[in-house]
Amino acid sequence: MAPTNRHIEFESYKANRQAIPEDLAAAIPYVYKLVEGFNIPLITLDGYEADDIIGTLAKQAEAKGYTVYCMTPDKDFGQLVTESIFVYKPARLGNGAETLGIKEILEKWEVSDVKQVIDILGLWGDSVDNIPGIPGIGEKTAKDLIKRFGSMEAILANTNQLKGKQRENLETFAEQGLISKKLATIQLDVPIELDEERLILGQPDQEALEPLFAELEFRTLGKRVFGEEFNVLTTPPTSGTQMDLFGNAASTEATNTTTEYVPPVAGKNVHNTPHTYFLADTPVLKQELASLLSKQRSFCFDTETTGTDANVADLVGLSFSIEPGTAWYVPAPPDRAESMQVLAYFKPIFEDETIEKVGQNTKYDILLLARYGINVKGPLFDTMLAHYLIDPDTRHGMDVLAENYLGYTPIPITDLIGPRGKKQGNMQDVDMEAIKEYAAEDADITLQLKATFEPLLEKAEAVELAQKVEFPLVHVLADMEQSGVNIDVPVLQQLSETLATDIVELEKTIFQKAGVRFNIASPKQLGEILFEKLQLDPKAKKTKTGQYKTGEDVLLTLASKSDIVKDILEFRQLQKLKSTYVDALPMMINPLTGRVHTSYNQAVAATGRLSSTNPNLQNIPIRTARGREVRKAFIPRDENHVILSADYSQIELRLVAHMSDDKGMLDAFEKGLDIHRATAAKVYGVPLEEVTAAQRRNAKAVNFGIIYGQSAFGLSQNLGIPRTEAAQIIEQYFAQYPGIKRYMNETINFAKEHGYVETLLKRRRYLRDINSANQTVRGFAERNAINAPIQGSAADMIKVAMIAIHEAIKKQGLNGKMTMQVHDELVFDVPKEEVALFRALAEKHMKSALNMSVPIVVELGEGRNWLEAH
DNA sequence: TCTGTCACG
DNA sequence: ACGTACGTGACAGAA
Repeated sequence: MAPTNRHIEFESYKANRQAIPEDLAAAIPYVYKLVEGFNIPLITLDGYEADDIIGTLAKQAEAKGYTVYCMTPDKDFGQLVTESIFVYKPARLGNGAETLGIKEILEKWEVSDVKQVIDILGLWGDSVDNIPGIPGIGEKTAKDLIKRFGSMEAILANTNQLKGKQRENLETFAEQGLISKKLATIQLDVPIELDEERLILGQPDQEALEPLFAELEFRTLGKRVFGEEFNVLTTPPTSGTQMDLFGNAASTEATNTTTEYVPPVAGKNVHNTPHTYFLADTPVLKQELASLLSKQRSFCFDTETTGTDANVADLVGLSFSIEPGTAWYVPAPPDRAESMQVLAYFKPIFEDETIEKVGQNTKYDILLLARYGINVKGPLFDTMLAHYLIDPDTRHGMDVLAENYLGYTPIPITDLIGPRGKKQGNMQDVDMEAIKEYAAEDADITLQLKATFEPLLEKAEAVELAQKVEFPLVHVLADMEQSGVNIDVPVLQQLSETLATDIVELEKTIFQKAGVRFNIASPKQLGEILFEKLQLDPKAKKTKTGQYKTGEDVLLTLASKSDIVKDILEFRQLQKLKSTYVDALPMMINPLTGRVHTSYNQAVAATGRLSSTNPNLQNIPIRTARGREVRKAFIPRDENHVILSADYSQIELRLVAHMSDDKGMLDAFEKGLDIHRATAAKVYGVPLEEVTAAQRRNAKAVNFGIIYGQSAFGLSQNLGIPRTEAAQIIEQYFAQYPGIKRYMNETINFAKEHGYVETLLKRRRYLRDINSANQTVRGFAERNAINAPIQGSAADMIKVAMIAIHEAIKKQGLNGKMTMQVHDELVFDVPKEEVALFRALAEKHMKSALNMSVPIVVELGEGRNWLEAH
């Protein structure tokens, strides 16, 4: 690009200009392509900036009698406004769009002539446009000075009328002020001719835009521009006849389809792999298929069902594949008993321990089949989990995997049951031919994904992690979900009533103190009450959408100003408890089992942790007295059972000690010391027994901070201490634990060199931003580099333990169940006579899951509910 | 559908 | 002047 006039006039303009952020730089070519694709006129001229081109064209258009709107958020465009030229400022965040004419500009800038906008900007500067302005002069001073003197030049000629630092600055930086004014001036003499014909908006060019949209994953925009059919597969032509398993014999029915190969076209939704899908809907065919499958060492399967909740959905059909491009679909009748008859053909192969089962999100299929009396056994290969290990930060849905790795766009489910929302169709009612294509394709693609992922898993050194941990864990989680947990509904109902009364009470008090009734749960309304009506903080911070910040940390700093604050915090707490737990949990009880069955997601947390949904059982309250009450509702199966909880003690810090090999920390754990107290003793240089409560609290915060890669700022915020003090504590910490400092440096260097970090079991997390030039972005990646191996190794450890415990329970034929996992805790529902066994079993397998150079401590507890078990 | 808030480890 | 400790999921309100 040629240097612009402005660059020539003010060379430091370019020198001072910060490098364009890399993510923005990467986006610009796409912006050009999109603008072109939409047939939006694009005018560029080497050596001139967009502002100047727009200004020049605006003036020419005005001369021709047009009314002109410059659509821009830039404030410097105010200088262009005339009777017929307006600035149209687009809506942004909380603010609506504005049309600015002469009147508005004069008001906004407090000037008598729009041209004075330039003078103000010259004084004030504009960091967005890299206009330096005059140091020490902000918006207010600039406006005052212009009101008094009228122009930059007049001010500079009369600095004798000013005094102090202001005069000094104006005199010293007079040159810079004049240059700034020049930079702020929009040039109106660009050598360009207005040609109205060239400015007419064209129609979007579908051929140009579709591949772009596909690449950028602009699904919603695609639908808006091209209609709902965008990204939706057109039905392929059908042909072919058959009768046996491979369609060899003749038949009058055209039920099997073979399509010709069509090269993949991203976003075009072309069915693009040669394939033959068969329908196995007669006893003979089903028998033959089952027999064929029974001879395989591995087969791929998928279930079609009426819903996404495996504890509720009904089976609609099954699909199988054993080689790419070939698959069978077996329909299952709506009637459950009849479905079981169909499944009877396949039960032996599913329960054959020697045959590997391949699938996408196999836990779903396993849970579903379990409800039909099939106990899926044997090794698994789950493509979703395989990809989770290959690249945990990305998405693992079958559709995206097929598109990214096979260049193939599968039939979207919406083709069969319509778009999501109110009147979604039922899988049960879909045309057999369509469902066969869809279902068989799923099994076919999944098998192909397996073939693709196997070498990738090897390359990522994750084969063992997959085969020994993630795949076997599927069976464990399926069993846990199926077991579910028992909920004491009356306890929650009682709790709900108490909460309701207290909430009403608090509400009354708050309205009284505020002097108005309002919705306390609305951050918008609450912010207005606190900061406008009550004026609790003149410097209140706002969120990016323009609302006042009302988070807990903000409110706590206001507690001394008005006691309404603590009422609000309490109101929030109770409201949260009531809506998220107390009232929600009973509604999650499965009517068939009378228990709550969470769903563990094995492929969402980038570090390797599990997550829990519907309901989330990993965030049941414990930190506050009222919240803890909820745990009393988590009760054993019956009076003959108890809840047993097994908790890793300080697992992440122990892992830090192990991985860093820091002698001091290893020693503290070796001696069985309270690690936070030991850390405080070291950091403050006092004997263990003289550590104060405050010192221990600070040390504990640092210990946690280390795990997250925090800064002095973060620590000072967290502890409410000055930054310098926080910095000192951290410095002392690293002086006392030099191994940890070294480990952290090594980890970040490893990440910078390899682009990923890994856990003890070689679970990788790629950190694409680790070498970013952007400090904020890189800082984020660096903290991830520190945290991911720690959090992830803890996840590795408990997963290994879970598999071992599950195996032992099965082997010993015990009746107790493992029911919940909360990151460092396992919860069991155990018959009283098995408690001793389970205690020993859990402790043993949790301690020995991984080979560690530091003692691992497991805390066990039992009780009539989850709270008591702690 | 997004945002703010808050529950957990 | 900014941003600032990791990983999650659910709910209410706003858009």
